[in-house]
Amino acid sequence: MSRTTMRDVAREAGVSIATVSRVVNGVDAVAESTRRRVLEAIRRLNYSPNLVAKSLVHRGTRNVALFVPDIMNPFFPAIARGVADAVASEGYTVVLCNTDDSTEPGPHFERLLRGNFVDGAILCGTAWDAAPLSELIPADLPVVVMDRRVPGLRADSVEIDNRLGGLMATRHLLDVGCRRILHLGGPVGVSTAEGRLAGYLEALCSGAADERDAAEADSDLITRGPFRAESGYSRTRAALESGLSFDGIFAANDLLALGALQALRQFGRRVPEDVAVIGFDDIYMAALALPPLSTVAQPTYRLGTIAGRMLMDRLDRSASPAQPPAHPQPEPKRVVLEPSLRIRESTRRERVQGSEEE
Amino acid sequence: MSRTTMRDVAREAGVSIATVSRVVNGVDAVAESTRRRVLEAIRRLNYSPNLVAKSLVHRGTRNVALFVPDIMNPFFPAIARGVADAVASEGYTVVLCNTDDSTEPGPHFERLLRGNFVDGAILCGTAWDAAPLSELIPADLPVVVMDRRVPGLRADSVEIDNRLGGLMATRHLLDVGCRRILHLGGPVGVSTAEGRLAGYLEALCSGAADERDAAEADSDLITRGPFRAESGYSRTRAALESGLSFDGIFAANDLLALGALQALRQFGRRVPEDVAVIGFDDIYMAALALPPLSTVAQPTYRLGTIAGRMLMDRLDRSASPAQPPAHPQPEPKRVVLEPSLRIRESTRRERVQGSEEE
DNA sequence: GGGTGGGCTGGAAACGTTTCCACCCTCCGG
DNA sequence: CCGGAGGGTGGAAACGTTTCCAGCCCACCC
Repeated sequence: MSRTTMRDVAREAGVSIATVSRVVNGVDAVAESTRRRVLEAIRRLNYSPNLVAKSLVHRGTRNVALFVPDIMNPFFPAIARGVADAVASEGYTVVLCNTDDSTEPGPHFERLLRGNFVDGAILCGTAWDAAPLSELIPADLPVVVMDRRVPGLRADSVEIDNRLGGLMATRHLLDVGCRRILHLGGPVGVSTAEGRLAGYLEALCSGAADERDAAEADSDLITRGPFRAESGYSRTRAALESGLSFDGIFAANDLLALGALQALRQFGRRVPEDVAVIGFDDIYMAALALPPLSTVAQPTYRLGTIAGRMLMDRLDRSASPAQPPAHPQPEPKRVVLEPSLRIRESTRRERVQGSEEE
Repeated sequence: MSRTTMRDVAREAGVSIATVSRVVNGVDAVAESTRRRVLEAIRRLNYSPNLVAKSLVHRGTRNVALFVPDIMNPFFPAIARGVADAVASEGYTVVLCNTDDSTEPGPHFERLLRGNFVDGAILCGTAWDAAPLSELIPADLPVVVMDRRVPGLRADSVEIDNRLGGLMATRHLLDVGCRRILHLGGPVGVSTAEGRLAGYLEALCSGAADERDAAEADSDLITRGPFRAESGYSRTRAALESGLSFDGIFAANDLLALGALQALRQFGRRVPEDVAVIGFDDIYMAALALPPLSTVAQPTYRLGTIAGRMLMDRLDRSASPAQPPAHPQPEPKRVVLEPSLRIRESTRRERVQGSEEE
């Protein structure tokens, strides 16, 4: 029933447990003849070491936790993969947890982080407050926050410049001649959504100042809601039904944009001729949509690998014997990546200046 | 540095370690006054139990491993989520591993399964042989195989009836009037791909027997390759360039079908008028494609929950004290789900002939 | 008033490793 | 011939829990 243990191997090979351990880990010197004997016994008994026991001694499982709102959301798999690849190179594996946009860290969180089951954690897109979080996270447990920010939490972070992304997207729409741009925004209070909206507003204001015909910043043109396709669909539909006029859509993520495309199609609006549409994220299916969706690309996979690497760095450091003089924990690092414009058919128009509209 | 342990709590509360353990786990009787004292000490010291140590004693971490080829492939996130939800209800968490279609279980596999780091495992879409697998998997470690089959491996399995799915898809194309159906098949030797092809062939043969004009089963119409969008694109393109004539495409998965749509569009073939297209899996973006893609739906999330539940059942059983008389391990279970047709625009045509059926 | 039994509690042995320490050789230099 | 160095090895104490077992105390019953 019980699996074979070091003690069994030791007995079989006629040596002590300590020696078996030395052979298995390749540390210290052990005579070649004994080594062979032990190896042979291991093979015969089909032994492999118990990592749980090992972890207990070493005070470190080689696991890291990754929290995402929902792995089914197409934005996260690439991140998960990036994290997994980055940490795998150091022998770590990923424990995945879906948080479902819960407002508080659940029992899973507590179990994993406080129970010493993981050596570190990556929080991606979680909507938790800094206060309960810093109380819950053990002091010696490195954490990396990505995507959304958690203001006040002392932890490394990786994100993209959402404001810049929003600016780029909106400028692009202005460049292709849009004058009334509907913004399908994300949830209120979420840092990514706020940043993108800020960029949108900034583009409109600075646009008004320069030589082109003033684009309108109309509060009717701004909607907020969850980052989901259905929400994009229903909000666009509502806009169309209400007779609101617009010739461009900047959606705060691709799912919203895809929903918008569906609504526009249903109402017979041509994209990009009648309405140009741009999304955010560059999820896989953006390129496959019809028309292929222009979008602000986030290097999701790379975001994941960077977060993974940051975590590995912390872990290396905390494992190292000599501590740097004063600060046991160096300052939190913050990495901000630049998004990039990926222009596809959904905004590909003749540059028309002051031509027919709607 | 070191986190607070039971010993600390015991000292603080002036009781023995054993008593603290009893309070924490709520077993045995402990006097209300001591209980309160211990609880108070726990709160003061901000203690939480070390799960690694607990696991060592109990011989069970509450973790299960999930192996998928690539979480970035849109087919798998829903499965992962299903598994996670199913096992979460029993307090288990999921350790995720990407196998990248490797031909052999890698070091991760060995580390996790043999190192007692997980109590069970789910193998999804892995292309490993039964022989090395059964050698590697500890006898007391329950495993569930899903999606692809691993012939010869003694383990529970969940899958859908791929042959039936292929049959349904092909029959549907025949029903809407297709006579020369291109099959974009999956890799040779993979059970899912083989099943779908078998269904395709079966539909064509039985179709030839009945009253409608004979549909042609032409070996030129059958291609095989990886389950990827690019492959669907290039194979369809090649078919179009070679002048092969066809009026329908049955793709062995949705990614292939999406690639095919792209190629058809590029060559100016209208879908569904010139070529009707049907895929397999019903991934999220199938509905968002243009035209929305008809497909054979697999209940992926449900597949995941079922696999998770099967694993939980095995774990409950192996944890239960009394063993049923003879067989310590009951026979492997096999669940086969039926796929269902999801008809969208990509095959919506006038019924050319007079056939009127469901 | 001496069992008897039950509620509470503590000691200590597990669980399967790693690693410190001590020991025994053998071999070498003086 | 002796001292010491150092390679090879084993014993045993950790790591932080659970749980068995034994013991204490007190109330209760004959």
